[in-house]
Amino acid sequence: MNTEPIIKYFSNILPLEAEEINALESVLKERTIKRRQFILQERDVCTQNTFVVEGCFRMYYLDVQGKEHNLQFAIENWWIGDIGSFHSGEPSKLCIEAIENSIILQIKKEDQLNLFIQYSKFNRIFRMLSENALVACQRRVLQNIGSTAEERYLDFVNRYPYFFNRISNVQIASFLGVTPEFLSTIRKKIASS
Amino acid sequence: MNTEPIIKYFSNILPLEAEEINALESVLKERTIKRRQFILQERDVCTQNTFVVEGCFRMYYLDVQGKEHNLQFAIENWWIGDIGSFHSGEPSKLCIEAIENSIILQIKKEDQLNLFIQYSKFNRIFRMLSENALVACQRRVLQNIGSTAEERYLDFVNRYPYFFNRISNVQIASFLGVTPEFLSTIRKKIASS
DNA sequence: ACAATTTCTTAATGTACCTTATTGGCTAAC
DNA sequence: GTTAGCCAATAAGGTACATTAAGAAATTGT
Repeated sequence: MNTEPIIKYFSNILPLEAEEINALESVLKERTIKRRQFILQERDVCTQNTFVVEGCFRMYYLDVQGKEHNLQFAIENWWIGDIGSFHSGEPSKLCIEAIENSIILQIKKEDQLNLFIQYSKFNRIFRMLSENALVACQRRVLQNIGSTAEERYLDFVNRYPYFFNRISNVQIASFLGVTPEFLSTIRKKIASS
Repeated sequence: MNTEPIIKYFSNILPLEAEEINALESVLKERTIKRRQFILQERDVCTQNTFVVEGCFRMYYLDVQGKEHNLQFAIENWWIGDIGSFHSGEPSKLCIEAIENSIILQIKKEDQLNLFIQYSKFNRIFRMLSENALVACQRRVLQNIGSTAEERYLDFVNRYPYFFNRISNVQIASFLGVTPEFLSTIRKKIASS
């Protein structure tokens, strides 16, 4: 099991003691996930927090009309999971699907809570992570209510160039909240200017 | 200084020891804020976290065209602040304005960090708070990319009936990401059905 | 109590974005 | 090598929402 990426990831936020590293490693489980495989299905409870070591995922909401709306992507060194279901224990309304063949590290809710209680550093780290995620989410809300699709696309390309090269336009369109057709006309307009 | 609401608020999440209550009270500052007064202006750094004891606020982004976009409202027992600026120490791009005459309790960044270090319970509480805020923010993103303005308005009214009665339609429209004129036609359509 | 603002509404016109349908290129399956 | 399926691109007609302007109603400050 290759835990180096996640230890490096945490250490960059707050340096870890050897004991904390051991405690962390003892609760991580490595899994190999193939393209198009799901690690969370609608109506299942999200009981694991997932760290992406290699590969790419998308988390989406399937609406009543059967349309998918991408809430989040995750590549190397990103976390992914339905936090709401994770904490409430209620069935998730989201799906998480691998876009590429991937390797992940997972930690169970119970183990994570124990980590928080025994080593408050993990509590601090995860507080900072969710605060950062909240800031990013708020920026996205402001973009959705205040910017055009073209502006959102340009910002997406600038902000996440590494996504841009790995994720199909269909998925990007779903993330931005437009149809693939309209994204296509946006791209054409940008290219010709 | 009336600290009862905030102590009750925390105790509902996790019971507090007398020592923790004392530590908390020692860093809180009460302020009276009049309607239309700002507790955060664009380009200022957000150095305080604000708990609303009484009254109502809105936090909004002022775009380059001079349009305001409401990111959040806050009434009794809500927190409000620009978390991004609070943590990065960089100037905020947001404004926080009182919609009603209000009473607030504020805590400085430094004091809050000390609380987190000395009493990990506060760290746990604030982690939970920001996780909950993140879940709500994600739901809002999904609504923005997947629902019509009418659906968003109906959900808003159901989810926040206490906002609905206190906040003008101009402000609600800005929160939903539509013009007041269009919100008016939505309301008319709903009323006549 | 009055004037000044702000708020809500209506309506005409314009634009951003959706829907549906068609095409061709690419990849994977047999 | 053919067949299917996925993805990108394009076009036409339709809908959701914005803009502008104007007037009525409600709140607010003094």
